[in-house]
Amino acid sequence: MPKRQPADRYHHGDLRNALIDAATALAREGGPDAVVLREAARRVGVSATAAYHHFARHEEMVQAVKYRALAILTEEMRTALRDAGGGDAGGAGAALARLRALGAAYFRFAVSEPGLFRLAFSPRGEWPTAAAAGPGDPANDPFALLSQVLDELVATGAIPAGRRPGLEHVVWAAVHGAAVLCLDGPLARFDAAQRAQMLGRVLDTTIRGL
Amino acid sequence: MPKRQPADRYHHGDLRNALIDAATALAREGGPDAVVLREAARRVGVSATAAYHHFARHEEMVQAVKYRALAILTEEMRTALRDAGGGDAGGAGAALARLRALGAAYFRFAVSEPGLFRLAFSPRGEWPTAAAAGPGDPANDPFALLSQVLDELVATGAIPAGRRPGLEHVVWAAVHGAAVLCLDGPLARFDAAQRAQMLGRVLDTTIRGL
DNA sequence: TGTACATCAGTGAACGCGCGTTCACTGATGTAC
DNA sequence: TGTACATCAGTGAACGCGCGTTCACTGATGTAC
Repeated sequence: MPKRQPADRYHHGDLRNALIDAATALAREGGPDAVVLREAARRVGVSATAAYHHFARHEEMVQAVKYRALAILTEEMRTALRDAGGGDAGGAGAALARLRALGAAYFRFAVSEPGLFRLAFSPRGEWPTAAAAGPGDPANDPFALLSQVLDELVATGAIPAGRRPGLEHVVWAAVHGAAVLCLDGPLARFDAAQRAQMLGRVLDTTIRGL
Repeated sequence: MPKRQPADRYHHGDLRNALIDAATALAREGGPDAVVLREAARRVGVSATAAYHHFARHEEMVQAVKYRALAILTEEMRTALRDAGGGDAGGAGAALARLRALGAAYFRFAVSEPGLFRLAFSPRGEWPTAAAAGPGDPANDPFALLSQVLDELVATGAIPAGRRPGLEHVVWAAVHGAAVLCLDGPLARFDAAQRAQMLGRVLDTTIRGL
């Protein structure tokens, strides 16, 4: 792994990552449209041209930031899952608690990092490998974690096995919709308490429906 | 209501609406970022400057298109509701059918008009009057229709009255999330059949959870 | 261990583009008398 | 019914901006002999 070099060197040493860092900060501050190649280069202290040694086109940089946003989201979900009670311990109750923790972490990310969240779900760029067909790369695919917890719920008998297929889409849709409505939709003026209440109701109803 | 005039007149006659029409077409084709004032003027056959007699700023035009998108969505939902069995006739079963029809119409709009749908739920512009506080203007607030059908479900006893509060947010979130995931998320590669199946599961689970 | 040289990773200047917006202006409309 | 005039709704030219991208170039690096 290349070391980060002092900024006054002619050769940066890790420019690609530095640019993605800066571009991620831009997305954080202003969402997808704020990921501007020239500004990212400016922030790193490098000419815009230099970026073209690391990205063939602007969109490649956007794509890289999208992946990074998904990786951050996934990491936060993974942490929440760990905090919510380790591995396979506990019965249906513990598994349900893990599911709630997962949903809460997802929602929290959306609300606290709206810029990154919007980019992750903007039409710009592609999603990592065929998540639609099943779990993808676990490093940046929040999907895989959800599948895993739902499998636990089936194993503990909390969910009839016949109802399992496609369930990650159902749960994901509910939580994702809640997040989007609170971010850019009609519920954008909700305060933290109202948001928490709404997420609670969404999770209650969805879990009851499983 | 001012009549649309022949295009070769010096005074257009209904330029504001013509510009919104053109801008709506742009949003339809390319989403929020495609709503470009100069291009809308060009399409109407008028100088860009002329638009400034009808919109103080570009964002006002975007806002107008956003409202129009919501109005179209609402109208399609209203139609679906009407087709699904008129007014208050029927018991809980009929009311449930209406709820499903509403969700399906919403989903169909998202998939068939992704550009307008994205604009309606983009961070640009504001939503019509305080929808968060309850039903807003019924003309462009899909929310009001949903509330109405849920009230029916409570009236027919299909939903315990104690569970009614906040329920429109829950249902809306589920359907909205399903739409967004299929549009810009990991499920963007779903074909029509897969999308329909997913929406079905989302509605099944949500209704079971009510 | 030195040295020639290919390659890699930067530079500054410039291009073309399309945008939102402003300016000074003019043609058309409608109203008061 | 005419006419003067204020107001409304257009016009074309231009500005400044920031963007993505390309060009010809140079400094630094590393490898073959």
